[in-house]
Amino acid sequence: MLDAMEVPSHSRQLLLQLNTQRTKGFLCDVIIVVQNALFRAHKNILAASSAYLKSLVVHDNLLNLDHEMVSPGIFRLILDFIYTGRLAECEPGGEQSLGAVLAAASYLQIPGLVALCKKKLKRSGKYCHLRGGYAPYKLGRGLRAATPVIQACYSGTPRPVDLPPVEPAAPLNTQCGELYASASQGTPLHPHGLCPPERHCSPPCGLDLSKKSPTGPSAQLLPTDRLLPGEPREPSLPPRHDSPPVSAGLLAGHPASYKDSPPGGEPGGHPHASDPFRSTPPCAEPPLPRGDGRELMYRWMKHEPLGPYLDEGEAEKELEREEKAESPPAAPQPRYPSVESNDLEPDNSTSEDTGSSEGPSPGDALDRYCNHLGYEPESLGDNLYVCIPCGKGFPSSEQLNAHVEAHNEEELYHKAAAEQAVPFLDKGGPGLGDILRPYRCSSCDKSYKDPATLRQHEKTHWLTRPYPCTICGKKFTQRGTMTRHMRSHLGLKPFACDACGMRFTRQYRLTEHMRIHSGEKPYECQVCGGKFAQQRNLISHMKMHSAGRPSSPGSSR
DNA sequence: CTGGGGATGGGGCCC
DNA sequence: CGGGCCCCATCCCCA
Repeated sequence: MLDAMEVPSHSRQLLLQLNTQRTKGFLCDVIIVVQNALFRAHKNILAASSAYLKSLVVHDNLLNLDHEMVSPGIFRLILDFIYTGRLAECEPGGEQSLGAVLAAASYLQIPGLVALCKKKLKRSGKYCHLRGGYAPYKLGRGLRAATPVIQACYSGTPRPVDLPPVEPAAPLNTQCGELYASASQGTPLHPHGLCPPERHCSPPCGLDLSKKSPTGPSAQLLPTDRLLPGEPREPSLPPRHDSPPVSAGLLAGHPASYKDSPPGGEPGGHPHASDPFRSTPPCAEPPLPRGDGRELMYRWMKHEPLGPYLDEGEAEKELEREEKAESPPAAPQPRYPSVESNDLEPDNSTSEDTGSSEGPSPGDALDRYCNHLGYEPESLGDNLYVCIPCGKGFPSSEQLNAHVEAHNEEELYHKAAAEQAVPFLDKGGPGLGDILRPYRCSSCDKSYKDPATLRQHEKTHWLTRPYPCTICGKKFTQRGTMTRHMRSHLGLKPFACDACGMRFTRQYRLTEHMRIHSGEKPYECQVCGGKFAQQRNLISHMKMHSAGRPSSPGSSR
């Protein structure tokens, strides 16, 4: 009798809409981490579907599911189910997957799905088999789902033998907007090739890896040779098939090196200890990028509310999390998912950085002087404009200018002269420099305070750079640099601007960037009075002056 | 079109 | 090993 009042397709349409929104990340307000995959969804929907998830979403924007209980592939199916009411066909090995779905559904407390699975299993007579767990290694590739998943794209991941050697670039696939976390355990690869057109596997469904690097670093770097032509001496990466899938290199890295891993308390504390897909590092000999990718995965960034789009930071965080959690399924695991988002809490300490404590640059006197302009505004009261050389503060740049000019040139010349006389503390003969920096490089004149730094420096003289990027092959003298470089491949930008959402790969860059919003321009040209938010721009500006092209402050637009 | 500034990305390297 | 800073390159915008 109420027929007239009801639009029969309403609920279906609604679901459809929601699912569409989910695939696009629209209004998604929660991220679910399952092992190495990230899923976005809507809290409301999850809460309405799963009692377990409901209990989690109220407190967290980031959920971490026990991958022992739910594999990424299974969770994808489940999420699809939640949003569509349909359980996709389980592909090869389907029954087992069905069992895993059942187990996961029970775990997540989704009665409808539990019932459905049971029914299906009973129908197929395999209900008794289900083991309650999942078969992470078997699920993998066959699965196709609409679920937007952010997975590591370090390559073909478990790209054992069945796949042709993959161009390093291919796996990254950042163009599709998804970050592929290491699918190290057979997590469904998600190249579009595997994604049936009929499913919502559209590129935009994943996270927007980068605003500024759509073709991004990866696109730029990957296609380029991974074996840099100029560095033939490198012990050279073994034949490609030996090379680890990038994922392995990145996420797996060297288990032993993952001290970042939770100290045991965390479920699945040892990452990849027995990941069957792990392969050996490309170059056994040079100190391999231990943990390279992993390190960056373990880094966390500014904490911020989840936006509709999963940002790389989140992704990184997720990846980090799941990395932590990643462990062979056989390992004993807690029965309940550990949603310790807090553990992943961004390292807030990184969110703010004065970044203003620049030391004197080793550059020319001009640069050095410019460096003096760095200061800590907070500590100066009203006299924000400080003359570093003498430490005197001034309330305005004009006053500072006036003051600075008084000893500006003198200062410059003085320094220059001083340097000429004593090229550098560490350069001259025995003296204060040698005492302060007793560790001298045998290849050049530099010296350092401690042997470690010297060792580090000496690597810069090596013909062979010991840290190759597992993605493009580019080599670095420092692991940290390589890690940072890797981050650019992965589009991981942990540092987000609160004001505009722009993200950066480095804290320092964020600090710089924030000045755009604050209007702070702490770097001032002592020649023309031009102010700059970034020191490097002041420096380049100063070069213009030094090139003999004086300009007036007003000349800038 | 050009020059200069604003802004960003990446690598080197020291602490 | 990460942080921080320097340098270089580059892109974009505007006058």
